[in-house]
Amino acid sequence: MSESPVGPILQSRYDPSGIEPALYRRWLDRGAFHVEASDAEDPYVIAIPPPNVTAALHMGHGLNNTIQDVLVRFERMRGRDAMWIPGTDHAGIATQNVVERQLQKDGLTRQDLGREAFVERVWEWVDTYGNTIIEQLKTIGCSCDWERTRFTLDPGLSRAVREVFVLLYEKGLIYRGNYIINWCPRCHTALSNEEAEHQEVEGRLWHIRYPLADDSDRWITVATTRPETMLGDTAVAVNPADESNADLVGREVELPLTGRRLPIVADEFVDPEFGSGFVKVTPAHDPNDFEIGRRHGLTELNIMHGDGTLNENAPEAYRGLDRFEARDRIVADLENAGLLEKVDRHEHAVGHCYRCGTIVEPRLSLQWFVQMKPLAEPALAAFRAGELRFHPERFGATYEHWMTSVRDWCISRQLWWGHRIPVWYCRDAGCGEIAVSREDVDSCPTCGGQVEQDPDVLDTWFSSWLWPFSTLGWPDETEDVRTFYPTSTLSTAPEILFFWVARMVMAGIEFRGELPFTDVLLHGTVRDAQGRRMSKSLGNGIDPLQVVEMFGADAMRYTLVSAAALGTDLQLDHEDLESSFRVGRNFANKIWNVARFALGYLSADDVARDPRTLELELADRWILARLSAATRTVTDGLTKFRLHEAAEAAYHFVWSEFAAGYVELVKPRLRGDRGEKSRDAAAATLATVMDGWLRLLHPIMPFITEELFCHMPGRSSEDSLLCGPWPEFVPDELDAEAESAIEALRDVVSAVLNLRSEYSIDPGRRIDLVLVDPPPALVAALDAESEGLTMLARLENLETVIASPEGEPGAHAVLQTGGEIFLPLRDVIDLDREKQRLVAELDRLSSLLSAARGKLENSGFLERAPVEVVEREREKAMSLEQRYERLLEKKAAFGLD
RNA sequence: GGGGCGGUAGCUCAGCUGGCUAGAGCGCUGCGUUCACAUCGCAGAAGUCGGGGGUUCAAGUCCCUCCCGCCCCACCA
Repeated sequence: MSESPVGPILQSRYDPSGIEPALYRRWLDRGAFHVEASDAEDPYVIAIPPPNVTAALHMGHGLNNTIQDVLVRFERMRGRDAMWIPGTDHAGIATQNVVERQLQKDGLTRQDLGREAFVERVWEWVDTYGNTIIEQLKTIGCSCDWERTRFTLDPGLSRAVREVFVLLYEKGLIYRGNYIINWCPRCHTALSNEEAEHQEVEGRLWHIRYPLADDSDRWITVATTRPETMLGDTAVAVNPADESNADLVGREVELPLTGRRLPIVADEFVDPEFGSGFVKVTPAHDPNDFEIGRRHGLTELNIMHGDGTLNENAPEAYRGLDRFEARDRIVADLENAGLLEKVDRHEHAVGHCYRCGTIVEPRLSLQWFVQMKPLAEPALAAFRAGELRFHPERFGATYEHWMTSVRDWCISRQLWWGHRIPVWYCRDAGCGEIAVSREDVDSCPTCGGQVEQDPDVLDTWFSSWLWPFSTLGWPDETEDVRTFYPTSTLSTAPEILFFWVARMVMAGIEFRGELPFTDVLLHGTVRDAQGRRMSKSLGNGIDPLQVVEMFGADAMRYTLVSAAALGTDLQLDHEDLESSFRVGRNFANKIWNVARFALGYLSADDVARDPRTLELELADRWILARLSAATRTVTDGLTKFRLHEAAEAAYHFVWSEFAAGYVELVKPRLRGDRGEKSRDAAAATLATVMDGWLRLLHPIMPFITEELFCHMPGRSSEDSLLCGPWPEFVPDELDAEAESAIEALRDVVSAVLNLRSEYSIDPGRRIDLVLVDPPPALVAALDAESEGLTMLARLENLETVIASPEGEPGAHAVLQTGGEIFLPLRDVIDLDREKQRLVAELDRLSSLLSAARGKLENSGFLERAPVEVVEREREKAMSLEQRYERLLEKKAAFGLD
């Protein structure tokens, strides 16, 4: 595509809609985001948290990816080889669910299609819709290295998954066994502990009588929150220290509704103080009971099908009933039999499937597990050694807690969409070989007989935890892996700290011997105006694409970054996008217009010249110094992941100091009112400072800054600030003299405008100003900028005197930066009004003054506070005192006592 | 049950290691449009920094305690 010449920028309203897509295309055409390993000397790498392939961009993505883009662009401008690797996650359950729902519309199930056809169908879906979110990321400006886009089910990543499975198996860290796992009866699969979300639920505690087998007049009472599981009871337990019930141990009860006999066993687990002191033991449906069962060699009786209906192990009357129907039926039957002693209300936390919200069923099941302790130990050690840093820091504690109490990870899923478990079983029961292999296995390696692959797939996170290196070609020792691993920063939402972040650390250390990243940035949650999480079901989400369309990507990015202070949530109003994103939109418009103004006065020479080689005036020195200060603040903020501070500093500099301050001051000079030399200095300064803040803002607002950068005379669309350089902070460029002079000048302007407003002086009217006893900084400013003052304060005459004119009616103000101003306005000054003003101001000063004096009279303060602090306090007191005295004189002089 | 976070202007929030007269944006009030921008400008009002106690020369900031929200983790049935 041909580079279009840069056109004029005429419109006073910034319209990003044409600019942003064109620029993005230009960047892509230049391959500006691609980094070759061979060229990367100082890589800065971010691996994107791969969004689910089913996902459409929401504000959470908008925020997270803006943050990453800001960091990547910043480091790219700083001269590093910044590489941001993008991609998507196959999201086992979520994606399978989407396609199953689609089938459902045609009245079909995945079983109707069969495994192979179903998986093919999912691939079709992925091929059609899977790129959606990738394209959306481009719209918001993400500078990912798209040539490296990966998918967790790509052949390469699949190979990594297999490699890891085999390695862990060979190391004895992967095992298969029958344990209680969290089962989702809707998704028909096992879940990990992390995938079961616990929510407080108001439930019931049913107290049920189990009669003694040999004495039906006696019974013991057990309490349960899940009465239907009684059908799977195989014992009743009591605490061995519970003396009142000691005689019962070894005897039997008859399980109601079934007639089965259950032994009474003694087990430490039972808390004699809770409930009745007896626990029904259901080893196949409760983790504690499972443990008790193993200790006592109890039968493990699974009473449910995968869909949560009761199976053949339940009495006939209940078979086929859903677990909750069965619960109601059983409770009713117990009541009829007179065995229901009482029902209490009971608050408890119940696990829900993180994908579909169904109540999870703890269920005995044959699954594959990863033993986590050996992986967690080095991951914990690395954190404790300070090699892994969280921002905000507090998440370190959360990480530490999880790592120390981590349980084994159930990795098999009874799904069809995902990485197939690389395990083959020999069909010959006599042989019993289990082959775990990197390559597909066709026949039994031991007996040569037929084999069958494990039907299950792996937890999605079993591929995600390898993301920082599987995306780079591992297990091959590629140049990419060597160059780009470890990555630098990981930015993500706190929700997936355990799912993903913690596991990536473990995998990184285990398989690459090195942490996958050094800094983890956990951003806040995007909420609506009422503070609720944004969610599909509440319909309170905001579509980032709509925001981009309405206000532009830059406006959205600026708004998000400035609203997201480190570690805090941010609120946006989905019903009023205009008010939510106004800040960013207005800022973009301000940038556009101040640039439009500047460009109207600049020539290519101005842009090319270094202002420091010219005869600079005070205002020029001032704004250059302020740019340096802003450079320091912005750089600091970005370096410390305090993005909102960087955003705010840049905003303030551009708006208040550059546009409202400098530009207003130099307008006459730019028009040539003070001669060629002065104009040149102003123009060169204007260009340099503008160039500087365009750079400072580029990571946050890449489009508008690039556009304006290319519009600067002497530049074209061939130019770009993508690769910097980033402005460097040079302490010598600060200029205390110029800064205090201009500050004094701005103080005068404010004070005059204040009085004008107080006395409702017609804005068009030019008035006289008398400056009384101006301090040196102000004198310096007046030498250079008296015209500026005259213009900004809208003055007729400006007079400087040593002593205040006596007896003349007018308005007074004492300046904070020293000196006083006097407006001789006999026609509008009302003596009473003036008196009120003076008295109010005197009051204010007097209380400040006595506070300062109080400190200085305090010997403890003088002795213990650092010298600078005391000195500062002294200066403050002196200045307050002077101002106070001056005001008092005014009051006296006017007979205003 | 364990751990964490938050309570600062009407609203949303900054205020990092204690130290200038506690800030910003929005909103509000008043005034203002030839001359980059009304998606603008100027000026202004508005805060017992959740309550109480303590440490300190000095506390929004550190400690204790209480109150009010929120979040995470947890196998007491």
